[in-house]
Amino acid sequence: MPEGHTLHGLARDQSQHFAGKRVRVSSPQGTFAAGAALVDGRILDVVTAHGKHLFAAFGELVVHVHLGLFGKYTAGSGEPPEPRGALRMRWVVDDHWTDLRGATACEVLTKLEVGAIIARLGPDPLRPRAKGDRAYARIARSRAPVAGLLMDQSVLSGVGNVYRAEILFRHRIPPYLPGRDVTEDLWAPLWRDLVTLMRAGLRSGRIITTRHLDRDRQGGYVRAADAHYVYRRTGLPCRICGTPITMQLLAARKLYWCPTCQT
DNA sequence: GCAAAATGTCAAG
DNA sequence: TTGACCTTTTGCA
Repeated sequence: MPEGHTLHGLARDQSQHFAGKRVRVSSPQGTFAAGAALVDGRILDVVTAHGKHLFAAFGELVVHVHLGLFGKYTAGSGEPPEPRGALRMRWVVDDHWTDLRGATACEVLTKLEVGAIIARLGPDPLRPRAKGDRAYARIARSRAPVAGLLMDQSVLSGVGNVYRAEILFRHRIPPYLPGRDVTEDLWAPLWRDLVTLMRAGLRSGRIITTRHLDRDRQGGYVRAADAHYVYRRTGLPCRICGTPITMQLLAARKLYWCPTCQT
């Protein structure tokens, strides 16, 4: 269940354990068998993430993975476990393995095709030197609610349902504010905050947006119930003003906000 | 045993 | 705007 920080973490970890090695690639479930055969036994160069997309380069061929809503990797050292369930793709090297299940996309592409995917993505707060200006240009031109624009991967990439709800709360922005009414003074700190929050998420592997963020950064334990301001807190009191948190569907996704703080 | 939910995207109408 | 799709886990009979 991934937002951008999850994918960047996977790229980092998979590069660490598999890059520079000949990887045995298989598809016990079978639906990726043809693709697996194309790269099986090749040397992995590197794994990179752009937004919520993962790219594993084996020379000119690239395994593209998008986890979607349900996709999940498991991984470990030593001998891989007996394949269970719908195991789409398995990587094995001498001392490590990783398994992929439930992904929306798992396919072999050329570098040209990868370039086309990346070209369609807005700036990713987790990529070095990413510029939020390009995202703002799109937002400032749109009548659509800012909450929807933040989830549009062609506007900016990597932000999902948790980060969008939390970032809007942290900046006290009403979710239905039209993009064109988002001022530059509103946008600049929001983008900087996204970079900060998502980097923290990459480090700890979880999304923490409340004042407990500092404790998490110092290695302290933060309860799941304390990690968010509004996400999945429908009916619970706002941590700032006590008003019950509201939930409404927007484009078939659950949108959470505080009707008092975010006006 | 079965329904519902979960940090997502695409295409049809 | 709606439905389809990917899979596992959780909660309630």
